[in-house]
Amino acid sequence: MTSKRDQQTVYQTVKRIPPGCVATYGQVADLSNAPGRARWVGYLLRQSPPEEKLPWHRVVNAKGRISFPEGSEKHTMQRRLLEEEGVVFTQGVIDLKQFQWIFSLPDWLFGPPPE
DNA sequence: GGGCTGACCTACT
DNA sequence: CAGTAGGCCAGCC
Repeated sequence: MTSKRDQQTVYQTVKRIPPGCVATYGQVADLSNAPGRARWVGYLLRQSPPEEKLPWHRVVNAKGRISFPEGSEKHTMQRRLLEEEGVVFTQGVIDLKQFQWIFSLPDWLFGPPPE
């Protein structure tokens, strides 16, 4: 299903990713109570209006790689934004072991307000 | 309704 | 570890 509420849930999840961390598309889909819809998450981020102010750059694919072709405008921008937050790229790949966001209830409850 | 596309994922070579 | 194949699901002709 594709209700507006589902979209908002995904947006909220992305907003909950703390700076200096990354999450995978599948992970976002999972946390948004939408398992198996990783591609749909990607679609939403592509469609997301700037006024939502989503930290879309903190979302990468399961291999820890940016999902844009290397050398493209978007790729370069995303990488720069992440590096500014302290995320380190080694051979163009993020070490998910080190930087992947681990969901925790305290973060969810006491983290920065999503709206 | 049918067929193609994609900011994906997993498993298997 | 790199490359491939198949599966997946929502959107858009």
